[in-house]
Amino acid sequence: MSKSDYQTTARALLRSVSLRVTPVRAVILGHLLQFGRPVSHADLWRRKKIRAFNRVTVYRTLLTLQSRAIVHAVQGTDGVWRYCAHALAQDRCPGNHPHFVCKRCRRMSCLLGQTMPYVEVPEGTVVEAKQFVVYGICPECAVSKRRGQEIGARLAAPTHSYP
Amino acid sequence: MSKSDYQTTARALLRSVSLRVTPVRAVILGHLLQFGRPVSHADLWRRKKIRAFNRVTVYRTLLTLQSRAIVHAVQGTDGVWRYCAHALAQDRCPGNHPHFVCKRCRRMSCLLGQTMPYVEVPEGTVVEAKQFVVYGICPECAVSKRRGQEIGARLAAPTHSYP
DNA sequence: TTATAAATGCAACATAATTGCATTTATTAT
DNA sequence: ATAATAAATGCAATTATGTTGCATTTATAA
Repeated sequence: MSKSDYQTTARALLRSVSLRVTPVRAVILGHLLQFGRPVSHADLWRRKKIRAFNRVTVYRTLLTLQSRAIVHAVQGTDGVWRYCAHALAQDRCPGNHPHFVCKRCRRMSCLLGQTMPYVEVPEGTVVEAKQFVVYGICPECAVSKRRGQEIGARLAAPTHSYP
Repeated sequence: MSKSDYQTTARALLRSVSLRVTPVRAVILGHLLQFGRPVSHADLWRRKKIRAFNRVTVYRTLLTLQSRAIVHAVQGTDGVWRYCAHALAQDRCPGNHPHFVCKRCRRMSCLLGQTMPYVEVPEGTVVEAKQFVVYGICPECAVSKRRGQEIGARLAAPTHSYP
């Protein structure tokens, strides 16, 4: 899929949720679609096309896209929000699955094909959302020798984890 | 249990992991034990006894306590770390369970009696930790009329969640 | 009791994200 | 078409959370 294809899809997607098709929105949504995985504001900001806009506008645009359920947000174990684009959410948000964050490359990926686990909550509790983040080393980084600043050194719970 | 009892327990706990029993450590650990649930740096900072120390020292002390596995850290859906004290972790960290965050009172509680769900990861992935946070309204806030700034309004994933 | 190591404080910095307000741009009504 | 209205964007400043480097203090051990 070419860059202009992503733009076309982005524009169609914006129209489908009756959002004005403005340059910022088309560009940001296009990039999100191209990434195809949850990416942070910082990831987006690295792109020249996106840095052309105001930083605040980028944040606000991401909020707008979320409000129309064509983008969902998940946090990594570094506390940073990542955004993922998808077609209009139906009954259940497509982001309704566990996510994995690599402590080396900081990339987040979706753990597809599995739903959010059921969880027992005390009587009277209203559950609105669940966030399940798995933290570790992705297959690529596990075999690579490259090393840098790792994230989430502070993440102590649970120690001695397992898949 | 009285305040001084928590102090006593805190001191004993510090000694048990061969950490020097300093004022900051005893006070912070004592407060964590008293809270009995995961609390943020901000929660601790509200206490006069703790504000007597340096902010950085508080952060560093929390790291020290984590390093000896007598405190574990979990993030809420607001990206803020919360710390919970417990006896020395054995094989598996006592924080190895899902947590709940109330969007009204911002309190985090442990969802005890259930372990971290198993999750499928791609071949070659190294899993080091898992973080499962449930977001919603706690039983107390659900019946109360009081309303304030809610957290996690940005949390869009997954929409239409369920326990 | 000095040498050494650990712990604390202070100032400055980093990053992520938000707020208020002015300005621009697009849509709607006339 | 044009004015009135609403939405979108930009800019500056601010907040919140957390970290780093370095000097100073305090505790432990030789």
